[in-house]
Amino acid sequence: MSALTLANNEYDYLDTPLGSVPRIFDEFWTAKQRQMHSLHYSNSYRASFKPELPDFFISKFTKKGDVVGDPFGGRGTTALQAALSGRVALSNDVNPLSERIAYPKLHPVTVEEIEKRLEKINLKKDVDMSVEEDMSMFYHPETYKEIINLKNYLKTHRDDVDRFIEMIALSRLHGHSTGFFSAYSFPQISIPKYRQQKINETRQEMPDYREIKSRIIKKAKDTLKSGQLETLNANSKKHIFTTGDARNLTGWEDNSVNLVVTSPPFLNQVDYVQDTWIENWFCGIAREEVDGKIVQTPNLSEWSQFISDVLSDLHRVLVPGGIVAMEVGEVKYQGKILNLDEIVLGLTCSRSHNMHQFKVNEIYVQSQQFTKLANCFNVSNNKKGTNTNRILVMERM
DNA sequence: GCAGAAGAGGAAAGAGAGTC
DNA sequence: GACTCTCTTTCCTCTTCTGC
Repeated sequence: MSALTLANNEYDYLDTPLGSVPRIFDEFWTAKQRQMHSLHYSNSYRASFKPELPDFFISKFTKKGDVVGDPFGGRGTTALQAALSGRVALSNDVNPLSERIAYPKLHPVTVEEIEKRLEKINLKKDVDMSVEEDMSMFYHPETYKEIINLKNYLKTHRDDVDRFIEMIALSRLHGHSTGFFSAYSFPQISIPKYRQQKINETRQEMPDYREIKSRIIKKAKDTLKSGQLETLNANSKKHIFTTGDARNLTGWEDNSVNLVVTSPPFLNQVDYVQDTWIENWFCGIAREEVDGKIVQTPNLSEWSQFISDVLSDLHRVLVPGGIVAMEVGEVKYQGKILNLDEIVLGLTCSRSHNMHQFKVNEIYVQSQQFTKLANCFNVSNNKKGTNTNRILVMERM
C-alpha cells in the first residue's frame, strides 16, 4: 500500500489490491468546543469523539426515520445525535455503565420533574457508614452520606426521572471545580484512591462539604438548556440499548441498520475499567461484570482479528448498501506511528480475514488546529497526542 | 469583562533498556 | 557500573468556550 500525495495536499490515494481509495484531508466540522446540543456535554468520558462527527455522517448518509447504530456506544454520542436528527438509535457497549449514561439522554425529563423528585428523596438520612467503602480521600463525610443515600435510592427506583438524576450524578462524582462532589480531582478519569490521597497531601487540602442536591439541579439545568425534548421523546420508545460484545450484537436484527458511526478501542491504549471505577461503584456495577469483557488487544494481530469480527457482525445487521463510518486514530506501536485507518483498509482487502464483504469508498481525515486530544495515545500531536480523526467509509456489499 | 467549566491534554520526573 | 536515550507514569496547567 502506498500513498500518492497530490499537489494541493487535500487528497492522497491508498493503493489496495481492490483499487485505490481516496483519503481526503480537511476540516469537515468545527474544531470549536461545545457547539452541539447541551446533552452531549453532560458527561466527561475518557474516549469519545465530538458530536459533530456523527452529525456529519448522519446528514450525509441517512434520512429521517432511518436506523443509526454504534456498537461501541460509550457515552452515547452517536445515539443522541441520531435521535436529535429524527433517526432511530441503536447503541451497544460491553460496559453496563454506557447504558446508564446514554439512555437518559434519549429519554430526557424536565428540570421541574428533577427538582420535585429530589425534594422527595431524603439525602440527609442516617446510614451505617461503617459498612460502606472508604472514600474519605474524595468526599467530606456529609457529602458521602448524601451520595450513599442517593446510591441506595437508585437501586430500587428506576423510572426516567430517576435515571436522568443518576446520569447527572455520575457526571459530578469527581472533578477539579466546585460543581463536583469531590475534593480537587481529575474530571475525565477515576484516579485510584492512593493518587487522590497524594493530591490532597500536596495541595494540603481535605475534602470540603459539597451539598449534592443543588449541584445536580444546576448541572441538570445546564444539560437541558438546548431544549428539543419533544424531538427526543417522539422516537424514545424505538431506540434500543444493548450491553454486550460488539462482535455479537444480540438484539440487533438482521438487515435493519442504515448507518453505523463508531469508534473502536485503539489497541490497549485506554484502561476503561480502571478509569471508570468510581462511576461503576456508584452504579453498583461489580468489577467482575466488566473485567475481561472489555477487549484490550495488546498487539496488532489480535486487534485486527477483533475489528474483523466486529465488521462481520455489522455486515449481518446492515441493510445492503448500508454504511459503516469507523473512526480510528494514530497510535504508537513498537516505536512507530501507526495510522489505524491504513490497518483497517488492509483488513477489508485481506483474504485471510474474509473481509471482501465491505468496500472502502473513501477515508476522511479531520484536521484541525486546536486539538487537545489524549496524551495516552503517545503520539506526537502538534507536539503530543492524537491530532486527527480518521474515518473509513465502508459500504456493505 | 470576568468567573466557571471542560478537555481522546501536557510537562517533567522516574523507570527501563541499550551500549560500552 | 556509568552513561544515554526512550518510554511510562504522575500530577496537575493552559486554552477555549459559555453564561452572566
